[in-house]
Amino acid sequence: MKNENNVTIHDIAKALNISGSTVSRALNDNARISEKTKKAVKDMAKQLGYQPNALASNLRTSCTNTIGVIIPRISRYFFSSAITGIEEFARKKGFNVIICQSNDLEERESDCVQTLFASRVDGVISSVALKAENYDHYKTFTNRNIPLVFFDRVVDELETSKVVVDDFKGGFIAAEHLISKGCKRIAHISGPQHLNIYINRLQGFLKAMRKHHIDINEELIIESPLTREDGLRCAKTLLESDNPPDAIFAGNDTTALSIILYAKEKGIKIPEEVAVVGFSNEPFSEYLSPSLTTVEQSGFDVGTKATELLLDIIQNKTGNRQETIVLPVNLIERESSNRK
Amino acid sequence: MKNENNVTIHDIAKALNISGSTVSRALNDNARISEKTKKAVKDMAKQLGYQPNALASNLRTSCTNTIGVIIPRISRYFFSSAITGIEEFARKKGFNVIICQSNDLEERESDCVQTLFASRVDGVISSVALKAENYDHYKTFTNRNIPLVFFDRVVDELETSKVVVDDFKGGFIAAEHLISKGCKRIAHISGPQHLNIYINRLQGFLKAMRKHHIDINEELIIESPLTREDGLRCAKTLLESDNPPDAIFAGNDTTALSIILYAKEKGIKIPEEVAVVGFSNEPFSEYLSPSLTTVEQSGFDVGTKATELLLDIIQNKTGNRQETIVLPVNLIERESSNRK
DNA sequence: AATATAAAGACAATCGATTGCACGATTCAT
DNA sequence: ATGAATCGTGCAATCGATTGTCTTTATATT
Repeated sequence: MKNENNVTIHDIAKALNISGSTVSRALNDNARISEKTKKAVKDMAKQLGYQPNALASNLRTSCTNTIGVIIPRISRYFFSSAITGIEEFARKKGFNVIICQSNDLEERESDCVQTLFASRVDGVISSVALKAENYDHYKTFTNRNIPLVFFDRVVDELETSKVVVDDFKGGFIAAEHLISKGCKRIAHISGPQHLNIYINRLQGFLKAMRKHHIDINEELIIESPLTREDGLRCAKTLLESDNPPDAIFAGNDTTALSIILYAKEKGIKIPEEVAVVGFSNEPFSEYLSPSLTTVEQSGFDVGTKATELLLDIIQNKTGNRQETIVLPVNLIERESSNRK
Repeated sequence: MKNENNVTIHDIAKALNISGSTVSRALNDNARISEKTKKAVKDMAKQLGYQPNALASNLRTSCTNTIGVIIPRISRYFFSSAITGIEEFARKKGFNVIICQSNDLEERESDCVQTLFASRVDGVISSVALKAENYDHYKTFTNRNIPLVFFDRVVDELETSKVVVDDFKGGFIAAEHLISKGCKRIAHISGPQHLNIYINRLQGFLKAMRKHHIDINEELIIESPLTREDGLRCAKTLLESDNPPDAIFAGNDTTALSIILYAKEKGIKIPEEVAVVGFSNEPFSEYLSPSLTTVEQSGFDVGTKATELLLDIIQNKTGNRQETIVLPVNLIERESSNRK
């Protein structure tokens, strides 16, 4: 029963008394081979239980039909859904996916690049590490013309194609929503300003404020790494000040979570005393109490789109396109901002 | 600047005026090569920017240094942490990881097997799909002597090594905890009974009940696919009966979540009227209100252990070991069961 | 000094599929 | 009917690293 896996094209060739090259061409539907021969070859392949040896093919063609993915951490819902999108699309097109996690560390990200390069992936999809400030390691790919597509966390410095959600609009609708609820002193906890997504969320926020002629108080706009811990620090800073805000738009749901937990602990009422809006629609946001109003972004769609773009570049050799695709976001209204 | 990637061992050989085989052996630290030559080769390799071509090596050795992983869905926290453990360990040992999702569907699982087989992975780690009832597709691996390790969702039918958490003990301590809180009518929502984990959780539960001489009421033990939707059905069945339970031990956190949401909606007080315990310690369980008492299982540890086992089998050719490793669980007490 | 032995490295085949080029056979045009 | 064009297929090199076997050189033994 076992060890049947040594069937090669030459076994098929021998069985049919033709040459290996003809078998290879027949299996690849090469136009130079007659239909009759093709059929004979394919039938025999099936009969012998032939399984093509991807390794040999890869070596010869130097294509691995594999794409690499670099993400900060797989356990964040947004990223795991992106992976799902990437995987599904790639697999449908006959590509494998190798995933590496940077853990938001520059050094690890650099390792990921090396690993993927050594695996000779045909292309790479990446979302940069929060703590990376230098992106030279990505040159390993660009120097060798290995297509690269970034998603979500992108940086202008890297001149490649990108897929992002409409963070500007997300910031805008979040702020406008709070304004419509009658909030006047609206704070924003923004993320690292070397990443476009946080710049854009902030700019969208500011635009809404200006549109509605709300004073922009610099003290109410703070920058944070947006971790669970730092969220507590921000919550404390904002909520214990002499003149606390009546609304907070957090740069992500994790930070919004920290605020809600802190407010609960201190007996500050949400949304009555302070309304809260997050960003991402992480699964937990629905189950919090109060449940969290947030800006939904589909990781699945972003992943799918990024893969579509990447495979197009790989297959059509479109070269370095530098296209930027922006996907829609929408506001999910829940209890944390629901005041009359 | 580009196209420097065509440095092969033969270029190194030529530069040093030695043969390719010597270069190959030197780079692999073969004992037949003198230290002096080794050093010269390695220095020259660095100088020329040599990057080994894994494809060629793979073809010759028919080892890909890649392991495959089949999981139901990456977006569930338990599985994404398992992946993190797998990845981390594998990478440290120089292995790549290819991930496939079965979406809990038998057909998809079968596809995953084919994909991984075609990728010629050196070994596979899997957690079976909930809706799979036939496991013949796994024979693709066992027939070809490709090592296979299962984790978490394992089935007796498959005779391979396995890594699981102590589900029996988990069921036991969950039940005993509820008993210690004075609960008398304790219900259990169990999962599909063809999977060991659910059988074991149930058996642990029963053992605790017997130990403390609590009547086991068959009506209070129900089987469920443990989805969000079916959780609502179970909640309704149990909580709207004439004689509702005063505690529910849910087979997973998702189902516990459904119960909490249902109870909230109906104004049933948790834990006063009904105490709830879940299983897994999904991240959201901490943020629910009331926060959820649950049995913690470390996906990371399970993944790490499974990988350790698999790589050991791959590297030491230990053959089909059929070892089963059981990792500890522990109870995390929170509000949902906290009654006096 | 002559032979035995070990050490260091070279040669060439190999893994399995792909592909440029060559070749024979058939068809077509004139 | 003859040369040209077309079609179908085979030959052999190739991708780059690995490895069994052979050869050369150095060292040891008596």
